[in-house]
Amino acid sequence: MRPRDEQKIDAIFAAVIKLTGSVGIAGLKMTDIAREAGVADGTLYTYFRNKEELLNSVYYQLKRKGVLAIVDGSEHLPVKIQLYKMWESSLKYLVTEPAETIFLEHFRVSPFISEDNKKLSQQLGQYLERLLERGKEEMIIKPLSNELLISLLTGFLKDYTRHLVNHGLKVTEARVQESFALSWDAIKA
Amino acid sequence: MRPRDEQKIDAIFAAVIKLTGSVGIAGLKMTDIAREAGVADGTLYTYFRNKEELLNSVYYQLKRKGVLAIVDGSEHLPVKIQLYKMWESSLKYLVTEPAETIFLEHFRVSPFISEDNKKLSQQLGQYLERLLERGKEEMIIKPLSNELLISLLTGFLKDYTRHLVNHGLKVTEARVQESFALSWDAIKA
DNA sequence: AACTTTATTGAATATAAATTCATTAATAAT
DNA sequence: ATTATTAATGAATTTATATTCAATAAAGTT
Repeated sequence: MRPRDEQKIDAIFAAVIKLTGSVGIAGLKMTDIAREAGVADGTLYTYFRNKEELLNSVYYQLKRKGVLAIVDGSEHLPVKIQLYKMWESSLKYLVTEPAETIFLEHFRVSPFISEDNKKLSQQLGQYLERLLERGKEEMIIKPLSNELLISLLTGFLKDYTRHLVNHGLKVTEARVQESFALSWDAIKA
Repeated sequence: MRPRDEQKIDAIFAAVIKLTGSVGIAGLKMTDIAREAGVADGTLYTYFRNKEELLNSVYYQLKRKGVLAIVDGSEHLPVKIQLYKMWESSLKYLVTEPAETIFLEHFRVSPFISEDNKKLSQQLGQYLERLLERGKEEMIIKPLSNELLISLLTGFLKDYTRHLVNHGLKVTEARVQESFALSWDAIKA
C-alpha cells in the first residue's frame, strides 16, 4: 500500500495561512489552497473531510504552536526578566508569521469555527497569568486584574507587530527594548 | 415617481454590521443581509451595484463615523485631558458597537476591499498624532515615534474593549480611569 | 516481478450563493 | 382620477465554489 505523504499536510496548512494573509478567511477557496500547496483539489479530501475540518485543524495547530513559541523553560528568573523574554519571543514570532495572526483573528469570528475550538480560544494563557500574579505578590506589578494587564500587553503587542510588518521593519534589540519599556511602565507598580 | 426609502440603506448597513459580528465577513450572504434588513434580495441591488460595493460603502461610512465619534472640539484643553476624553469616548463607542470593530478589522483583509478604501485605512488619525506631538513638545510624553505610542493606545483599547464586551461589562467611570491610567503611565515622560 | 492497497489527480457534478428580471406596488406629477 | 416613473419583490437564472469519483500512479507486500 502507498503511505500518506505527511509533508503534504504541512504544505496545505502553510497554504491556508499564506492565503489568509492576503485575502482573509472570506477569500479562501479550496482550489486556491490546493494550487498553493502544490496538490490536486481532490487530495485535500484525503486528509480532511471538508473545508470546515481543514480550517479547524489549522486553527488548532496554530494555537498549540503559538503557546510553545512563547512559553520557554525560564520559570526561575525574575518576573521582569521573564516578561521581557516573553515579549521578545512573541514579537519575533508574530513578526515572522504575520499571516498566522490574521488567520487566528479572523477564524475566531467565522462560520467555520467548531465549538471545541471556540472553547480552546479561552483556555490558554495561564502561564502569563501566573507570572503576573507572582509580580503582584512581589509588589512590582500594579494590583489590577489580569484581564486589564493582559489586554494592554497583548493589544499593544498585536498592533505594534502589525506596524512593524506593514512597514517592513525588523525586530531589532532596540525595538524590543523600546517597546517593552513602554509596556513595563504601564504595568509596573 | 416613487422615491427611494433612505432608511433602507441604514437598515442594510446595520444588517451587514450585525451579521458580521456573528459570522465575520466570511459568513456574509446577500440573502441573510436582506432578511436581516427586512427587504427583498433584489432591493439590495437598487442601492448597491453588487456585494463588493455594498461592503465598501459600509466600510467607508464606518471609518468616517468612527473618527467623528472620537474627535470632539476640545483642542484648547491640556494634552492629558484631551487624551482622557478621547480614551473615554473611544471606549464607550467601541463597547457600544463591537460588531463595527469586527467589520473594520476583517474587511481590511478580505477580497472585497477596494483600492480607495485601502488607502483610507492609512490616512485618518492625524488628530491623535498632532496631540501626541504637542505632548512631546511639552515634555510630558516620551519622545518616541508616534507609531509606537499609537500602537500601545489603540492596541490596548481594542483588546480591553473585547474583554469588556465578551464579559458583558459596562464602561464605568472607574474602568475608564483605571485603563487610562495604565496607558498614561506607559506613554508619559 | 506480480499483486494489493491506498494516494493522487482533475474533470465532472453537486451545492451554494450572487445576481437578474418580469411582475407588482408606491409615490409623484398632470 | 389617471398616468408615468421608479422602488420593491422573490422566484428563476447565473455564477462561483465545494466536493466527488473513475482513472491512474506510487508504494509496499508476497
